[in-house]
Amino acid sequence: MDRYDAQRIEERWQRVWEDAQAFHVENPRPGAAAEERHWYQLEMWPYPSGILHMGHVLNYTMGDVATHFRRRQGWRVVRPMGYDSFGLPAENAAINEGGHPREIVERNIATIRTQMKRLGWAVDWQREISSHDPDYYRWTQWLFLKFFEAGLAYRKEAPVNWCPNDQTVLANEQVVDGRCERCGAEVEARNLTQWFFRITAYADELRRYELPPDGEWPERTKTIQRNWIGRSEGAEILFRIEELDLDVPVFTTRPDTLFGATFFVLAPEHPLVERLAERSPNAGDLREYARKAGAKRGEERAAAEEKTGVFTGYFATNPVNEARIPIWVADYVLMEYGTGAIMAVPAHDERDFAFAQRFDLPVVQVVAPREGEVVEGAAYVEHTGDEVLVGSAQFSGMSSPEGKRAVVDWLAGRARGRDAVSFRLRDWSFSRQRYWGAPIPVVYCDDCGIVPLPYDELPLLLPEVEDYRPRGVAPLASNEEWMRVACPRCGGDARREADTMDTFVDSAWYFLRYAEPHDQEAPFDRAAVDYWLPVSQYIGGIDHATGHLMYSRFFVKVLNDLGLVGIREPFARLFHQGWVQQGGTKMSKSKGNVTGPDELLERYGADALRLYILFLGPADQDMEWSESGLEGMARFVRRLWRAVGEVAERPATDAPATGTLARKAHETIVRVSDDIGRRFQFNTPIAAVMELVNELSRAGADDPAARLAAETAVSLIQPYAPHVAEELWQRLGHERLWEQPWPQADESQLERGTFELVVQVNGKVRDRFAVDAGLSEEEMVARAKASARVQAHIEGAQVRKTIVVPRKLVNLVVE
RNA sequence: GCCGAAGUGGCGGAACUGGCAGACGCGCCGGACUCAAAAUCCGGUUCCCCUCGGGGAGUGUGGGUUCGAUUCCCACCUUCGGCACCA
Repeated sequence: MDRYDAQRIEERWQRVWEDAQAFHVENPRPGAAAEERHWYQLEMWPYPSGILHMGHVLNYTMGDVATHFRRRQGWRVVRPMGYDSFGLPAENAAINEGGHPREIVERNIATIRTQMKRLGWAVDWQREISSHDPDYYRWTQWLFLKFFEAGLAYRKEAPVNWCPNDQTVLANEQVVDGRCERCGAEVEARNLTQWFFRITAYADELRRYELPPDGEWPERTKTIQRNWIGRSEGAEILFRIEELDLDVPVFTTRPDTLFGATFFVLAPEHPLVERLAERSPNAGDLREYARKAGAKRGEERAAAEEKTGVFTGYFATNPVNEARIPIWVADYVLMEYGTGAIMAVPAHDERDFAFAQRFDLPVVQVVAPREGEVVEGAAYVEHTGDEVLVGSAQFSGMSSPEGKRAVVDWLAGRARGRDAVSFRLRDWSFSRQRYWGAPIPVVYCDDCGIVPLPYDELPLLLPEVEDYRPRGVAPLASNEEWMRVACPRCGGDARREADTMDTFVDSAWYFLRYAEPHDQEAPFDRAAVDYWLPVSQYIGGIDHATGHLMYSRFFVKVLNDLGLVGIREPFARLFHQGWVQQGGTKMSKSKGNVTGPDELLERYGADALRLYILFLGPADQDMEWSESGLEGMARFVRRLWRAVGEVAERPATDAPATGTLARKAHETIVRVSDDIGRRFQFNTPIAAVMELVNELSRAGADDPAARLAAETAVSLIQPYAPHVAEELWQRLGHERLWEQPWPQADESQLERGTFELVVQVNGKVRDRFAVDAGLSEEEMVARAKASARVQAHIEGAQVRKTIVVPRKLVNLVVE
């Protein structure tokens, strides 16, 4: 038997698959009956800001196992691949390396493609796409225009997150602990005019999951998304400012405490503040306070030790009791949430209470515990839910929930209030003052305002610029020739939008493009999308829970409402792989702690590496990368090679494959199929096949079931180690294992003639021995009591109770 | 503070529905082969006690349910993740 040579074998089969286009799958022809079961396997596409590391190896190998497994179970499986090549990650990499982003990403893509092929991943290479390709971003722009027409993309001035290092605006989702997700710089607040997607219009829907019947999302991901969206039910109530003849709405979740409102607070950014300042004796202080507060980010404000604020000199009238309460401006009220104005009820809100204490404002309790009484003096009363209203005129005596309802109804009858829901989610800011992204296809015309480009002018190509590095203004603005344009509507002078789109716009729809990736007529082919989507199994990091995964869901819901797709959710089943860590932190290029696969591929081969990364632990848990076990996995591959090779060198016989080795083979089929298929567990199947190979080695190649065991082991390990499996399969006299049906266990072979009877005394195992499988419960007890070891523990005692688990154990309970 | 996940040998982990804790692998120890080494193969490897038959303890801690708990319930500790001046 020749020596196992991973390099030679892997190179050979990769060429075979390439020549056969083994993993290419055609879309069904229009009108063809779609009887076949089909499956869309997808892992999140990589950023080509660098090349592959062990985290990628884990992710895509997992997808690969799932792909082979489904394919061989008779499913029509599409498994595409592409590159998230536009945007900040790629551009920053280019800046670091000092080249043009296009050159850098295209070089990285070429390397990644080579690495992916070297790892033997079963990808349909005819569906390869890149988001920086005009063939792709043309359609990103097309989708923007659709959103714009629908009023779902708009421009507004708003306080936004500014990264001083990357010199660009960031979405809320890209700010982590007050820092830029990409570079770690502390984010500042700036008031800028930016483009937004109206994702808040879908806030309620995004909290619901309209998954297909076989769909399944991890609960923790849904929880993260629901937390991010946030949702509070309450009421909007109008307070009147007589002096200005103006009604100001507030949002509250506690309309039952309306009688306890003792003051009123506006956020510093509230438009009304300037109007009040105009006629206020306190104008100087007011403007100064509002200006300072507006420059602080929410977190800075929250970190403040003591509440701050300024009295405006005005009063608002409480609609329920005509009380006139002072209007303050304070930065603990946020403009972005609710209406940017609140009624302050210090007795029943901790923050209002702290403010009232600080500025010596009255505290009036209007809700009391059912059994308790009204607390005398100024105090904050914790909300328990089981309370009654007090001092609230006709509402007194009602329970808290009844009070809420009754107060809102009363206000609604006088057009002073209504039910309202508030979300934490903000609209998605997606314009970036950066070069490397899809240009936003609009122009600004003095006469016509914002004018979208006509569809037939797409793609609006990203122009070349002298210097693409970020400097606070969009680099595209420096290309004057490109910026100057005739208005598509009136033909007059106009200027282009110089900002580009965020990377996450590109990735919010790429899974649709894969269905018909080279369509020149449309972003995606409706029939192909209807066939393949939603993605059957999506695999990627949980770090995208509030970003990419939410944006993609939003896009699909909008496209559905526009009649462009039939689905309401993009991803039916979602799985998060754990992080491959090095030195205790997630392996990533930006952290500089990466180990790449190239050297390991050379030393151990793709099969050993693929097996090892999945054997390291449960795929959904974080794992510390360590090379120490890889040699052991290479050992296993050689053991497989030898054990199966010895069988292959013998002529096949007609002798029936029976006995313990045959049963082990069938048991292994059951275990592996169940682990991958039902449990989506990838480490234990490897252990199961190891056991089978160990048993085959022990039994020897002349065991009557040796050939069955060898073929089964090779067939079951194929999704993990496709090259060596294919080679051995051929040596066993067969062909094209990648197309062979997944093995089926023979039920009759699983039957055991005996089983191991476990005997416990008082729940402790005292003996175990093989007995006939057909034993009745009485016989099992008799055999148990007959055991000398058991006797030693029940002698002289009385058996008070006997528990029998058929075909498993007997437990004797004694005094 | 609120919400969620996880704690098992020296290490990664297994034990799916309450029924043999530690599968499989790494590492380590011993042996075979060898002039020697590598490779390979065989045996051992949770801890403590032991007269070598075996006995006791043991899945973060403390309780509970049960004939029986890594698994279910309660409280707590630790670690990680999400949210947090969101009215």
